[in-house]
Amino acid sequence: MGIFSKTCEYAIRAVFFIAHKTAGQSSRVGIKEIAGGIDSPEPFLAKILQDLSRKGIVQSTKGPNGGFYLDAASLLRPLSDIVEAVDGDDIFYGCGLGLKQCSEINPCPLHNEFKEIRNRIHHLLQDTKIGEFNDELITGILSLKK
Amino acid sequence: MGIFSKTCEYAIRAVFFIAHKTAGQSSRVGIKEIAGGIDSPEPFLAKILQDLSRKGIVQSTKGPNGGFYLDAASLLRPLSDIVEAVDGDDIFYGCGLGLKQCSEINPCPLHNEFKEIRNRIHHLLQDTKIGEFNDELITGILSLKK
DNA sequence: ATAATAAAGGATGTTTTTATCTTTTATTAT
DNA sequence: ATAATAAAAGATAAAAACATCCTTTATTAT
Ligand code: FES
Ligand code: FES
Repeated sequence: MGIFSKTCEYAIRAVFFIAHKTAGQSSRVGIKEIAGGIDSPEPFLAKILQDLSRKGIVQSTKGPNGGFYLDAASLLRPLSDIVEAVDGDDIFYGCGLGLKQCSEINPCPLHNEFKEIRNRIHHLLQDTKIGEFNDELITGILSLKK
Repeated sequence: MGIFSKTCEYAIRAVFFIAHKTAGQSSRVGIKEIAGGIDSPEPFLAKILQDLSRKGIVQSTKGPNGGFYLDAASLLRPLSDIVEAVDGDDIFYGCGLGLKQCSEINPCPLHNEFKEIRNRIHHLLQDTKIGEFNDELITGILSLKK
């Protein structure tokens, strides 16, 4: 297990993939191509995107030439929106040692250091936009698979 | 889910608890008291400590006046030893987006930022010793429960 | 209108994590 | 030696995460 659940890892990679494949042109990309592009189990990813679609984080249309895409507004959203939608906000606010409440007045031993790490993760995800890496993904400098 | 698995959260809290309860005197503390002291399910924690005991991270003796304790060497070990024993080293070396290999030459979009966060977590856990918070835990400034 | 396409929805299955319970073994005190 | 204690070991169970499959609905091209 890493920082995120597997579901969330797939979700982030999939959204990055959709972003760079459909930005600009009004094109769509299908579940098969996405799953192939990010090395994820296709039916499981379908469920994840179905959920993100319901929540308005990605857009989709059915039928021929249908598929997933991102509108201009979606491309500007921060990654934290995806993480919060999938894993919740525990990673941003929860106690690192699992106490029910992270508290300043009765903290766990790692509180001070953890708070900073947590905040750094939070800021990273808030400052990173979904469409931010499109160029590097198109040129292949960055990778979403293997 | 936070940064660590629930098992690992219990493990760290339990080891801190044993440390501050038994440091100095050659006393032992039983599973019941530990579970109560860190708000964890007793039989589950028993399994976790059994595992840590096999791995030499905590010490134990059976029978009357028996229980768990930490020898001088164990008190000086870094928290990273516990995390590695329970959750493995994915959190120290794994890709934040779940790629099979974190790589400098074909990195995921978040690699550069992630690497720093990961390293910070690693250093925190390497620099923090198991016995380091005993005083603050005894005085109650720091908390391991609720 | 009809057939083809692709996501949505719903039901189900598997694996891993989290948790409990019972029996055995080691240690101590009597 | 014997009884009492407390962890170790092993078997089992519940819940959550991860994953698949089948049917339905919306869209498009013919
Ligand atoms: S109390 Fe544990 S991180 Fe704040
Ligand atoms: S490749 Fe993803 S963190 Fe290094």
